[in-house]
Amino acid sequence: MRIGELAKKTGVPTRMLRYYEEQGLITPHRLGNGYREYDEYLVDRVHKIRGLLDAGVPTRIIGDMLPCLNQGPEIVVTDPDPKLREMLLAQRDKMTERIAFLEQNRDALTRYIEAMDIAGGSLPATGAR
DNA sequence: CTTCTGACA
DNA sequence: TGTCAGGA
Repeated sequence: MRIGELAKKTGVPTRMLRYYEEQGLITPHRLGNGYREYDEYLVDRVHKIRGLLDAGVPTRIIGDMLPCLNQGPEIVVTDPDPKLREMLLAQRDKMTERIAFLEQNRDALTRYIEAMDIAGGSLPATGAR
């Protein structure tokens, strides 16, 4: 499939798909006319990349993890790189911190919403919002 | 009409 | 990341 279809199937803008390619996260082959041609398995890969990216994992590290992400559900590592292990460990800790931070803000929103509900039910049709 | 590369109010 | 240019 070409970039447009992949973008539609993954929800990732073509702009980003080309960017991921620059970062070496995906390597589609080219058609005779120079158009990028993506294999079906890349759909899943893009989803995984987005997941890590949204989780705050830098593209650099995602690139190092790629060989692991490529496989199916079972993650098999042939050459355990100690340095990569360190990075992933640090990355996981950052993720944990991020989760705690998000929980705080979620609770803050919850309290704010409750305060709104207590103040007044449905908003009248005035210009207030 | 779709994609490509490069660039930045 | 969006978006525009200028070509194919």
